[in-house]
Amino acid sequence: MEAYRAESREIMTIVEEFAGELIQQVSVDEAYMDVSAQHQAASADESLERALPLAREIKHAIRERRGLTATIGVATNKLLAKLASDFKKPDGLTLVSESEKVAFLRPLAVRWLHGVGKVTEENLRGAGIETVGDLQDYAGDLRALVGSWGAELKRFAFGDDDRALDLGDEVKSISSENTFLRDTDDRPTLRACLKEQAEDVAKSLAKRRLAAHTVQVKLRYGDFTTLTRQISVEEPLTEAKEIYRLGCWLLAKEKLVNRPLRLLGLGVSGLVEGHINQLTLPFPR
DNA sequence: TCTGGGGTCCTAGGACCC
DNA sequence: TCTGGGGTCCTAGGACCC
Repeated sequence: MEAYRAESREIMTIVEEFAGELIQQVSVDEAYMDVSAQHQAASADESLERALPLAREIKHAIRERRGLTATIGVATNKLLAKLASDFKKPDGLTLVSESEKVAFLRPLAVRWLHGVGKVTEENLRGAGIETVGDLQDYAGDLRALVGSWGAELKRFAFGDDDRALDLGDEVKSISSENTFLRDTDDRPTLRACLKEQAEDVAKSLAKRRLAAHTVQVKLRYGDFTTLTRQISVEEPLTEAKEIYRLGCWLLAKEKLVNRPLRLLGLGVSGLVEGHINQLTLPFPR
């Protein structure tokens, strides 16, 4: 995994060289870049056309310097750019123009849209909606099918997406989990596991100079039943020791380890800027 | 498909307060 | 002592993404 991350950094450096600062890295192998400022033209479609040479240069540079292929989608927003890049996968370069976006989307299955997973796909199918075109034509209220997300989903269906680039790398939670080779309720094993996870989490917090108000444990039993328990504390935590202790407490409180576990996880959220272990005032004499 | 790991966001229910 | 109604916070679970 570390090798992947290292390669990822190399490639992102190349991308930055060409695209500038406005880059949102989504995962090890995916990023959005906003190059609209460098390619302004009279119409949106013209601007997109102007960005094509840059996309080719980036692909070329990655191949030359890293020996890898890259797939790029060019469009006016994140939703369409992602769809465009998914459209032709190894070594692709696809442009979805503003004038053709609605027609481009029509034949696609709803599952292609960002945010539509298995459950939402089924819900939509129940209302006779299978393709993005069906979604465009649907006259009913989507909120009945997908809740508060209805309005945004409708906009997605027409290729409209105003989600901004998320440039900050602020995280909301940090966690670590392990699936056991064999389900276990052996206390020493579980304690050792939790302890290691607490150290991972604390290390990750320290790296980002963060502290956490909330500790959460996650358990999965042999039948895949999964549950979580969390506790919030007033004084933000940074130490592995404290995170471990609260994790143990959460497990013990309801005697959750009443049968063998398949998975055990430990995480923190409610993150705030970490304070560097300050001394408590007044100083003792 | 008998299911890995690390995340984000949304929803619903309950506790608590006024 | 029981009762309303509304707001906020916390917790737990689930859908989804990469």
